[in-house]
Amino acid sequence: MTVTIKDIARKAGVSYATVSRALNNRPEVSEKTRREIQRLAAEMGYKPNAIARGLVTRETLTLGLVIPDITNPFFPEVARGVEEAASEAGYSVFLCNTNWDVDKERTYIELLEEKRVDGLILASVTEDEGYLAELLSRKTPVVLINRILDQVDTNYVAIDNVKGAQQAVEHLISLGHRRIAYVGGLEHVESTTERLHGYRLALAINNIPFEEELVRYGSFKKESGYENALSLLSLPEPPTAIFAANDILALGVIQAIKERGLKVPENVAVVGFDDIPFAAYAEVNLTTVAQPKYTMGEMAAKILIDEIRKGPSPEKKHIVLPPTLVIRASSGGRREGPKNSKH
Amino acid sequence: MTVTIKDIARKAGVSYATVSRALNNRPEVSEKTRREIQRLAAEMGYKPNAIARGLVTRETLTLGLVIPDITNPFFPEVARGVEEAASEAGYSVFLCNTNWDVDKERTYIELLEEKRVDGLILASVTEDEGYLAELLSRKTPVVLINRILDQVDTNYVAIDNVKGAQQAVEHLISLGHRRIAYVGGLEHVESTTERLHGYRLALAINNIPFEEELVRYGSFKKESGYENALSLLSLPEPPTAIFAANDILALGVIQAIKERGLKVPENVAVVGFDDIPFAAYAEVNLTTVAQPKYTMGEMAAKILIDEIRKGPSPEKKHIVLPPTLVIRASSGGRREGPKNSKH
DNA sequence: TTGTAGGCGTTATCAT
DNA sequence: ATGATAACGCCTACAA
Repeated sequence: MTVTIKDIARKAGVSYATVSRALNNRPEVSEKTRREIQRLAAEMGYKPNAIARGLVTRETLTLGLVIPDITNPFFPEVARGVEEAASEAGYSVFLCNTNWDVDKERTYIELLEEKRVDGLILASVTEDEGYLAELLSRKTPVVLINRILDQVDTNYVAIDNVKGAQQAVEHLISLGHRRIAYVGGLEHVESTTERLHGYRLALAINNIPFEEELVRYGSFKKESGYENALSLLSLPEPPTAIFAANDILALGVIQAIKERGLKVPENVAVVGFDDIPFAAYAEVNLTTVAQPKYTMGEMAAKILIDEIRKGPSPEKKHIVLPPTLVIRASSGGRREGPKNSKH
Repeated sequence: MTVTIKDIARKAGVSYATVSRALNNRPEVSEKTRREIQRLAAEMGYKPNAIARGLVTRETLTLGLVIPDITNPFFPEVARGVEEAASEAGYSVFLCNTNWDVDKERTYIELLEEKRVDGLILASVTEDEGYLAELLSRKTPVVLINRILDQVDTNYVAIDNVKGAQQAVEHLISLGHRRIAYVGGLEHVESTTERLHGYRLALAINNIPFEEELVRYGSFKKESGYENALSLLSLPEPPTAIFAANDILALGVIQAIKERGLKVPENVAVVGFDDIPFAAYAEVNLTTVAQPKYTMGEMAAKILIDEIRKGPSPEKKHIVLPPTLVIRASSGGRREGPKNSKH
C-alpha cells in the first residue's frame, strides 16, 4: 500500500539501489535518471521511511528533551530554543514532561534511549548522581541544563545561580532590608540549593546573621510560594523582604502578601528568579534575576548536535551564562518602572 | 557494541527467536528459559531497539503534536494533557512548535509522517483546507484541536467559540457597555473568526450596531493586543470595553489602557479568552472565557489512540466542549473578586 | 553510471 | 517449547 523505493524502481525500470541514490541526491547518478526518479517519486506519493533508514544508518535525527514542568513559562522558552536550533539542523525533538517526578524522569530517559534518540538534553531533578553518572557513561551524548555534577565531567549549559541570587539579595540589602527570607522550591534541586548559597553569601558579606526560620522549601509551584509566604508573615518578627527561588513562587508570595492586606513593596519587598514573560507585566512588575532561557536551550541543542556529529570528545563543554538582575517595582528599587517594562 | 537479542541468544545457547519471545513475555516459552534470558538481558544491559521493532511491527508508539505557540500558556496545558494520556497508554510524543508559520506546520507534518508516527494531533493554523483534507485522506489517524472543517469529516476536540465569545460580550453588555471593541489575532484563524462571530451575535441580539472600526486583527502576541488597543483608544469615540480573542492579547490591551493613564475596568473594561493561569492572578484579575485546556489535550490523545488501536472508523469523533465565563475584576463585573481567585 | 547483495535488530511464520 | 528463516524498507560496499 505505502509506496517504497522498490515500487519506484519497478516503475522506473532500474534497481532500487539507484532509486535510493537518486532520492538522496548522491553524485553517482546521471542527471537524467535522477530527475525521472524524483518525478516518479513525487507522482507516486513516495515518503521515505525514517524508521527503516534509521535502522541502517544508526541515526534517527531525533533528540530527547526532558523537562520537569512545561507549565512553568521558563521551560517553554528553553524548549523553543532547543527546538528551533534542532529543527534548523534537521533534528526533531521528543518533549518529555516529568512533572518533577524522578521516576518518570528515569522512565523517560530509558524510553528515549530505546527509541534511539541521537542525543539527550536533560533538565534533571533527580538527586541520584550515581544514576546520572552511569547515564553519562553510555554512548548517547547528553547535555544537562542548569545542573552541574561533582563527580563526573559532562556537557552543561547553566546559569550562575549563586551570583544571580547574591545580586538579588544584595539589591534588597542595599534598599535597607536586613530581615530577608528565602522561599525555595524542592529542597534538593540545584536551583533551590545554589540560590540558597547566593542568598547566604550576600547575607554573610553584609554581616547579616543567617536565620534558619527565614528559609522555606516546598515545590516550585505557586501554591508553595503562597503558603510559605503566609507562614513567614506569621512569624513574631516577619521578614521585610522575600527572595523566591523562581518567579512562579514569587507570584505566590505576592499573592499571600496582598491577601494579608500588606503592600508590595512598601511592606514587603519581593524578588524572583527567571524573568518569565509575566514578570514584566505592569500589573506584576516583578524584580527578578533574568536567565537567557531561549539561548540556554539553543546552546544546549547546538552543543549536543555538535557532539553527535563529531563524536564524543574528551573535553566536555561547560557553559555558564551570566544572570541579570532586572529591577522592577516589586522590590522597591526604582531603576525600572512600569512605563519602561518591555511588552 | 550495543547488545542485541542475538548476543543474548548466543550467550544463552538458544535461538534469537526464543530470546525475542522471552523478552516480550510471550506464553510459548518455558518459565525457566524466560527467567534465564531475562536475567541475562538485564545483566548484559540489553535495551530493545524500538527502531528495529517499529520497522517490523509497523507501529512506533509515537504521536505527533503540532502546536503554533508553546510560549502561550494555553498550549503547554494542552500538551500536558496530551502527553499524560499518551504516556499512560505507552506512547511518546513529538512536540512541534510552528511559531504560527504555516510552512513550518506543513514541513513538520510531513516530517512526522516520515518518522512514522502512529497518529497526529494538530492545532493547525493553515488556511489551506485542501491540504488538510488531503492529509486526512492519508492513513495516519488525525485529531484536530479547535479546528472544524467544512468539507471533510474528521476527529476534533474543540470549544464552542461562538458561544464563549457571545457570553463574554453579553456580559459586557449587561454591565451597560454599548461601544465594545474586538481585538482578534491572526485574521483567518478560527479562534479569531469564530469569536468574532460570537461577538457579532451578541451585538445583534442586543440591537447594537456592528462597527467595522471597532474590530482589529494582528497576531496572537501581546504586542499585537497592545498596539491594537492603543489604536482603538485613539479613536474619536473610543470603546468603553474591549473583548480580546485570547488572554495574551488581553494582557497587552490592559497594558495599553494603563499606559494611557486609564483604569481597568473603570474607564475601559476588558475580557479575554482561554483562562491561562496568569489570568487568575490577583494583579491581573482578568475576566475571561475558560477553556478546559488539559481535558482538550487529554481527550484528543485518547480519541487518537483509540482510532490507532481499533483502526479507522467511518464515524469520526466530534467533541465540542463548553466554555465557561469566569468573571473577575477586569470587566467590572463583581461576581468574583481578587480574594476568591484560585491560586 | 548502475546492479547485486548483505545487513541493520526485530517480529512473525513456518517447521520441528 | 524451540529453531530456522523470511520479512520490514532502506543504505552501501562491491561488482559489473
